[in-house]
Amino acid sequence: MPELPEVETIKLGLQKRINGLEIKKILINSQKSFIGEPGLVKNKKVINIWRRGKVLGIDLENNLSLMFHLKMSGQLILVKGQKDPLGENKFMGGHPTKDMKGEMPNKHTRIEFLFSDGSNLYFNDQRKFGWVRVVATNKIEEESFFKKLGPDPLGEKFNLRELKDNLYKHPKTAIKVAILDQTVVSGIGNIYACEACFLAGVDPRKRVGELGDEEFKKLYQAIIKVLKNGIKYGGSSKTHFVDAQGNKGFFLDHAFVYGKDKKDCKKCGVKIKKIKLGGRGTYLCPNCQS
DNA sequence: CACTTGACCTGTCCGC
DNA sequence: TGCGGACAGGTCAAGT
Repeated sequence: MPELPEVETIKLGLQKRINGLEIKKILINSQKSFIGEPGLVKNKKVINIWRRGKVLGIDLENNLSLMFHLKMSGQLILVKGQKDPLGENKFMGGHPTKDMKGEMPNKHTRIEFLFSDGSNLYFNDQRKFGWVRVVATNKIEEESFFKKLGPDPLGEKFNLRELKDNLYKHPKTAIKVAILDQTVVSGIGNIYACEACFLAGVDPRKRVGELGDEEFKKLYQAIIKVLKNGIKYGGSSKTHFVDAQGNKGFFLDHAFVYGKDKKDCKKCGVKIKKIKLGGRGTYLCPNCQS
């Protein structure tokens, strides 16, 4: 599920709500979802929450961090305790299946964190691909996982030059497959890759080596724009995604191609086509993207 | 090196 | 209604 905008949306939701709170208890319902020693983070205060690419991090006061990757179906939902200073205890329910009414925990709740104010953070993950791990805060950059990670497209250092250099390492790869590669640029997933190619007017099947300067520039701008738009609409809720308060996101209502198979292109009226590229469903407008 | 397939899991949807 | 197959926001590893 979550790509950069979804993880960012969760981050923003958690930032104001759990910063300064202490983790009082951890319940692990799925062993494989939690990597590390839970006892090490018990009774520790949250001091910072960050995101890089699709990874969310919670820093604790003792130089340890919790790192989350939500993969396809992960959710992080905070249900406030009795105290609710922000008056935002309007839990809408993060239910991935019809038979669930949004009560927490549910049968997909893999990890539960109880905080000092009575709030509960639920890590739900239907498919169990996601994980939480305990890492030393000052060693995160050395993690093999992070070393390989390309620049975050919403980071200050991200620029056209770097994107181009990284893309050029894969001259024969289809451009959409290339921007999905997290070592090229981090945070783009299938939805936003399709949308970025559309906004840039580039056929996703076109090889990196076939792109001209103007196309690289358009793509660079499209990536930033589409991700910012994703955040603006609170992310994409195709099936699972909900933010930290359990609310859905509405980016897909504003999408041009993703999931619009056989519908008319909003720009030119031609039917949107669905193809398979790099093993993933890929949507494009045959007229707008060349 | 590029591309495909399968694996990891659970669930939905569509066609017969 | 049941059953089989394809597919789903992501990443890895292995094989061609």
